[in-house]
Amino acid sequence: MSRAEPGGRRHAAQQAPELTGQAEDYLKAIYELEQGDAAAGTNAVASRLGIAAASVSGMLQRLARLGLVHTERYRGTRLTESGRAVALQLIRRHRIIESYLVSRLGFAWDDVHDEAERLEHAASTELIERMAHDLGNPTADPHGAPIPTVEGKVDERRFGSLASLEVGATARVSRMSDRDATLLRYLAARGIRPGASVRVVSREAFDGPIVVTVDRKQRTISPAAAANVWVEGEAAAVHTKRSAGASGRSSARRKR
Amino acid sequence: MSRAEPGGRRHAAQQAPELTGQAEDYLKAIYELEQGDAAAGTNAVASRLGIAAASVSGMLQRLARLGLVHTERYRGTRLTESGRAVALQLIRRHRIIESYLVSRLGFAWDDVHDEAERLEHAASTELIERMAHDLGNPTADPHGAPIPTVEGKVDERRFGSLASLEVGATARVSRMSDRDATLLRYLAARGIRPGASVRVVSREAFDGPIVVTVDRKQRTISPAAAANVWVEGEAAAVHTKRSAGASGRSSARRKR
DNA sequence: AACGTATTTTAGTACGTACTAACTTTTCTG
DNA sequence: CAGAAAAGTTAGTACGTACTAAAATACGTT
Repeated sequence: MSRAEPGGRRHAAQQAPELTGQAEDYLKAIYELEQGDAAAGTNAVASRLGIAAASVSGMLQRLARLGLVHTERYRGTRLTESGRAVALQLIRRHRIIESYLVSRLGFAWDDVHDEAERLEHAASTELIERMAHDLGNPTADPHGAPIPTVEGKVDERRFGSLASLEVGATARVSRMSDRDATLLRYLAARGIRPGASVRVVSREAFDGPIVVTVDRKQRTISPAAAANVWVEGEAAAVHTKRSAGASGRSSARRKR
Repeated sequence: MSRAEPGGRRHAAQQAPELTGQAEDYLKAIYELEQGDAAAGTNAVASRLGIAAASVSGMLQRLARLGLVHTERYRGTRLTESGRAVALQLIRRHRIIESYLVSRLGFAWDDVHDEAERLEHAASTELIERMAHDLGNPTADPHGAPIPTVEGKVDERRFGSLASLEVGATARVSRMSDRDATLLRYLAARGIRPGASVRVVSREAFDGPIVVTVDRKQRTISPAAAANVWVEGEAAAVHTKRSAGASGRSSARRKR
């Protein structure tokens, strides 16, 4: 969108920095890429947003000027408190919109991500809160992702992925990535949805298919798909395998 | 919004010109300003959009290049067939969104215009059609404005304004401008809403207040407000008074 | 027809955002 | 530790969109 919005003069009001939609997207991407102590890398941000790394460098400087991120040259970027607040509100919007579209307008759960991605920048706080209220203030979206509160609190527990469960382990599906509709349909076809109970029956060598029991039915799942499913439960073993930033190969270059 | 969207290369596909939100706004403004044979003037477009006339000149050239408008230098602008189609779809979106917000999310009718103004650019066709379906495919929005169909048909009858009714005349309120919340509250407070039945009891000289009976109760209305209320009915006399373009002094310069 | 006013366009500038190409810094690996 | 690969930055450009100031055109009036 961006109306020109003459970058310079912004009323020094505490909050309300009048961000463009793009800027918000950067903040959200950084939020999702930062983990614990690791700052978000420029390339990771670029590939998540589907734009060139050089473009990201530029925007990060702007965001730094606005006090929304801290950047250490060549070293990575992390959100400041106020950047984090913006990101969390955007995520709140996104997840409430997804929930609303599924519950009230009959959208399929694999079909709401893109819609929410656009609406989250256009919806007013009033609209979001009305939707939330109408839904009974849900705490998780249709993919199991926790919804930040108005005050910016969110459940930040990290779960292990289904791909890293040991053979024999049992767990409950907590959430899954919502960024790829094909993946969601693949998972739905196998009964994998938030709340489902899974048990790993066997795994093939060389990253072969994983055989699991899902709510008592036996199913085969590719490790790539399983890597995007997070589970919690008794025996969620860890074997992390550093796949940071690689969840969902969404480096699909923007349309152009 | 505008992602850069490198203006040049657009797949020559029949439709789907991938317009920016701003461009859509121009088309809508031109649609609303054109009447019959009169082309929309640059200044009128500028003041409706709250931007400088010079900026409009530039954009109109771009829209002309895209085949969405015809411009005759120094003479005015009108939509081409495809520009008109875009405008009508945008208006459909706007009015369905307004209807939905009022009927399903409890918004006040004077509070939906700005929200719709933003959402109309972000909502997918699928979302709009789901909303429309959920509402039972309404044909008018909460302010009485007709909703264009998916095929781009719309009731284009022009009604006389309440301000131009003769003393003694009776009419039914058909619609009113939705662009000014204060106006809408003013009208609502006087019982003026689509479908209400009005009779002009008397009018003061020098553009003084108009006394009307609204659904049997007697009320006073300022001529400026009455000019933004359109009525149909037996004795809707004409006395047109050329107020074209002046409905709602919305030249409020954009926030900056 | 001539003048003044209103309308519209051009010229020049700014900013957000993106791109490619070339360069720099960091990190990995032999 | 040296060289290569990976990651990140700068430089230069483009485009959409807006602005102000100045010039051009149209129109209404005497």
